[in-house]
Amino acid sequence: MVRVRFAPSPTGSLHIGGARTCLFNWLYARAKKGRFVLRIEDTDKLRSKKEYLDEILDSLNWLGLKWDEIYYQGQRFALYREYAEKLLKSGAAYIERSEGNKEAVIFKVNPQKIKIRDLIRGDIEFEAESIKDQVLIKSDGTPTYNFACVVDDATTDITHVIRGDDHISNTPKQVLLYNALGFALPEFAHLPLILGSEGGRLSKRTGATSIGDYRKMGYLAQALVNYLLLLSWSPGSNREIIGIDEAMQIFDIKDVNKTAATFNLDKLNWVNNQYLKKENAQKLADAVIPLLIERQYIREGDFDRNYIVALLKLFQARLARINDFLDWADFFFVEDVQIDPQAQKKHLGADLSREFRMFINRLDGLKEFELQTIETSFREMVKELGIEAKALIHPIRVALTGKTVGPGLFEVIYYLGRERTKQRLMRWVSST
RNA sequence: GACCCCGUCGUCUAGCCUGGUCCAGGACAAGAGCUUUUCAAGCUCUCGGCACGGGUUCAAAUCCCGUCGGGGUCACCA
Repeated sequence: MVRVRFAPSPTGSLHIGGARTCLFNWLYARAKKGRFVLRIEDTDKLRSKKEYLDEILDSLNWLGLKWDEIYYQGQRFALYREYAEKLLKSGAAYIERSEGNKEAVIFKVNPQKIKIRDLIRGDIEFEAESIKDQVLIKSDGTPTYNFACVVDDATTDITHVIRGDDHISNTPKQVLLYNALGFALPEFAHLPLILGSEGGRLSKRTGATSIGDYRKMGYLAQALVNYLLLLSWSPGSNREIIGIDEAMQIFDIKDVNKTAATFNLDKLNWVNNQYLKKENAQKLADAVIPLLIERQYIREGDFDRNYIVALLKLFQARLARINDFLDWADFFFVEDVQIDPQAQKKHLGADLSREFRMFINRLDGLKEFELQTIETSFREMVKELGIEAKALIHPIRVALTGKTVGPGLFEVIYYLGRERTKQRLMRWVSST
């Protein structure tokens, strides 16, 4: 049975690169009907933090990457000790004393050729001469990464080690340990790295944001997963939008490419929009309501949920992120609407008092304040005035929303309501 | 620097293994247009690439070699 693992260290939050590595492991386990193991590499007691652990677990759950088993290296020190003793006994390792009478266990590296087989890259050869003797157990008693990694992978029966490219040079060191310990080698697969916008590792500057931050910015988990799927893997047949359930059916580690991919926010935004427009507005409301409260656009326990759902439907198709709704739909929640100066100059420069007043009168005269009656009334009016509809539509939109972009004008008027529409138009009507 | 990996439009990719169907297909971005109402949605179109040089071959994005370019690793961090 296939057994794979993802091994984050709780010294920071989960980032794009880690999430992708985890996703591919998870996918491979599901595709092969195997098991997905999570291993927490918390041997560095100083840098490991409970908050990070919680955040990583939380992000993984949010992405839908559930693990079948979980191990903590911090609880397995006795095991590493045991295997270190074994190597000491067989003469493969030796003890080095440092000042303070502290002891470290060091693995002797003998010159030889080390060939590793990689499922993605084929065979890679290394010369052991370029590898120094390896510390197994540090003088503080904790195991080193490479040693703990090998002991854990072997003793938890990991069949496929799928990890980032940056571990390629660790692999020969680990192979040496597998051999010395008498463990069978797993299959290796090294995923290409995800690069930042300016080349090189993803960093804060170049777009490395934690998964939790993407969540806060209003990205959907399925969209983020879908985007990650598109980096270094492709479902084929020119498809861009694919869900994790479907990917699970056709994913194979052999199909992953070798080339590093650059993270591109524009495309993530596009993918997110694809999901957003199909998402149930009720669910979007669940996400957006707390944000509206936080921004004091609505008060907790005192708002009309159906109204918010209706507004969401108006904007849904245009949103790149859920949070864009807050800025784009602000005029529905705020009375003192900020008018974009450019928009004002362009559409409200001329005096439209007469037209606005006429429209206000017409709105007052409507027995039924409905989408259809509003539009009909407006169209009749411009016809009577002998002007183009857009000559008035744009100024009215700016007066009502402060923006030149937004949903259709009649929807805006309908959901703003008769009174608020009149008030906002009145501001542009001169008293003389 | 040493060792290792990689190199198809600006970006993500299909094609490469099993050479001809590829004067290289799709997506994002950009530009243009359409949408009796905007665009940040939708539709249509345009721009743009096999890193370079040598082979092998009737034929190369696909195979081989070299160059150049990018990235990774060289810790008692993981």
